[in-house]
Amino acid sequence: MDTFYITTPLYYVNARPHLGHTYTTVVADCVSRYKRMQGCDVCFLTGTDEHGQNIERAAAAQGVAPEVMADRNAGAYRKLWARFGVEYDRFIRTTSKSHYAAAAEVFQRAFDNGFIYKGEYSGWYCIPCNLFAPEAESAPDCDVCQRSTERVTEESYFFKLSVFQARLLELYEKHPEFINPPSRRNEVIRFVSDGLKDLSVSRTSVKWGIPVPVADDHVIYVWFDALVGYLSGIGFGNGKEQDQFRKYWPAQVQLVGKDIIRFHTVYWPAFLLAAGLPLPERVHAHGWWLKDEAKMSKSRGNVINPHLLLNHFGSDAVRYFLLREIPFGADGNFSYQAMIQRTNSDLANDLGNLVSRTLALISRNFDDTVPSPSAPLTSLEDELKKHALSTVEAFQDHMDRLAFSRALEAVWELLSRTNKYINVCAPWTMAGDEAQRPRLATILHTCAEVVRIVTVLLAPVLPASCAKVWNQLGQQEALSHQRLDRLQWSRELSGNMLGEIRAVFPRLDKKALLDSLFGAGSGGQKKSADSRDRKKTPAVRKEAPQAPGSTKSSARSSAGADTITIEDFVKVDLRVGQVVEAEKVKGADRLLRLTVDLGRETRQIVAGIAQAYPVEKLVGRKIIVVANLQPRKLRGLESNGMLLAASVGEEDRPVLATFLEEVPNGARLK
RNA sequence: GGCGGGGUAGCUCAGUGGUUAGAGCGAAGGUCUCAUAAUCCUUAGGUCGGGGGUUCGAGUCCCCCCCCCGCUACCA
Repeated sequence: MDTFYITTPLYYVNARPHLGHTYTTVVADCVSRYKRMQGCDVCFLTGTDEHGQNIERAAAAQGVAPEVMADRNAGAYRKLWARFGVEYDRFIRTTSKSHYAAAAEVFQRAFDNGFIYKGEYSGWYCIPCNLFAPEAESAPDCDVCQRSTERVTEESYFFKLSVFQARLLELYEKHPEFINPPSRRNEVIRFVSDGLKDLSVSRTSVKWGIPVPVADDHVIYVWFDALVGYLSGIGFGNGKEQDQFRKYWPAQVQLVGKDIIRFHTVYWPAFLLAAGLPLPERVHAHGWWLKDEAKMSKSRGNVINPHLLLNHFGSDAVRYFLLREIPFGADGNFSYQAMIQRTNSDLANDLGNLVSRTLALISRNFDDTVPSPSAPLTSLEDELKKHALSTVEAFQDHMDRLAFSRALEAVWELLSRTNKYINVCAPWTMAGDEAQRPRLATILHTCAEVVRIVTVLLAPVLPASCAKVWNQLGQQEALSHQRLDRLQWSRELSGNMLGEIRAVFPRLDKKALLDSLFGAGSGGQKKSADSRDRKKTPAVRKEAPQAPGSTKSSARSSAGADTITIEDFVKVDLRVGQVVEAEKVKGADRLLRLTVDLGRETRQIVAGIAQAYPVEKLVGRKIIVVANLQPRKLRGLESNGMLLAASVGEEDRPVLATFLEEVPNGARLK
């Protein structure tokens, strides 16, 4: 029997689960149910990543031990997965004893193989991301999250990532399927091609972690620790379960969000190679769910609470929406409107209603017993049957490629044809006519058979609802034991006594639901409706720090003309500054590091004007500075603002803006 | 700035150079009445981002430009 090992990331327990976690986990659950129904021996692992300075600090801030916080949030994940009907086989916590042993062993193996050495590290470290930033003279912002970094100096063990460049590139080349979707693959290839630096894989400044086996005053780098969870979760490093590990590793699919693709396609395979372990077959990065076209975040206040969704829609409708709404891999926009729309039109109207009308007709005409097809099949039945079988094929083709939305589209095409079939045949006109009874039996059996096939296909996506339909069809054997890969047109329903018929996919009252979600009379749905203007309005830039909704009005006000309002303009804080110091930035042709006196404060600004202005011509000079620009680092140096210059000629030579009269430093321009 | 991916009906998207550019959803009208005010049928007048070019013929190939997204960078 084929084995199939699929993983979600181990979620970091510094926060409660959100829609993004839910998405990955639901996808993994759907795939594992699907593979089980193909007869595979499936292992589905999820879990929590519980170490690191970030947890240490968050726990301290709440006045609790890290263990307490980890327990609390790990519990929150498990509860949510239970509510979503997620059936994982393993839930690994990186604080578990067996994981400690595994992490230490992988580290030891890499060490023994000469891929880990002792050195000293001094650098700028982003605690939330657990990442070092490139070297710089003053604290740069984190590449990943833009938050500020802190100086950390410590003895450290380094992983020789640099020696894996060629092997990784060869891996991507020989196994194009290793990184999905292909656009991510290209990004990773470029990143690796640009060269890899050795990676610090231990910390002495952190206590909350797994001791390094060769030096117990060090703790293993939290990403190294967490990634090993994919191995420890199935028994690696645990004598009793070695056979489980050998059975399931390497994984067939590792699902990740696009933000952690690098850890999983660069560091992770390198760690495995260093430890002499096989590599996973496929890492698949998916996109983010956006709300109102913006990334969900607490600060924006546009986070979707999965529990709220469950309360209003139920687990299957949410599962369906997540899998159907967007192609797997792309970002998607979440809106309650779309959620309601999908639920009503797809689940209630197309699927639920087909089930209802089929069962009701059988119940009424054949006394709750599924009839046998007693009249010869016509071309109508032949076509429908043929289409049903090709749908079974198409569904699996798409599912195997993780193209969930396509797989579901194929099923809905079949549902649509079946609804047409009933209308054309109009079985209700035959009721009570003995002569037409065999024909009626055939029609209703055909409909029921399509319902049976569809129910089996959709079981991985809509497990709870399909189980209900299955019972209503009078089926005895468990739905989850059905084999998708052996799904045939059959007569197995004939003679079945129907179960109690109840609507499985109820229609939602859109207005009432939106009112209860947003409060009566609110414009809750207006927000989601602005996706309509997506192409016409300037997109919300991620650095635009406005609340959702306000972007709309400002965008509108400028629509139709290349003008901005005075309100837009006053957002820009222009100040008179005076250059106090200027020096060339090492290793950069065009950059100068300037110290600028802005009256109340002195700032460091990095500007690309070295080729136009020698240092000595700048000191003492008055310039105009954009004072409230987001800080950013250039060549490792933080630049706090931007100076204004005209861009002249083909080569865009900068010419500084200045004043002809005396102006005090710090004066505002308006 | 570099590299990559995109810009097609109100929305989400399909569209191997070739007849009047398609689907689903939404909207409008109609039909049926078995069914969850569901089904089914009809209706979309879209400069296929803009401009050149190749071709008998281009959404589909080439060039230029604009805009969006991602990665990346020595960004006025």
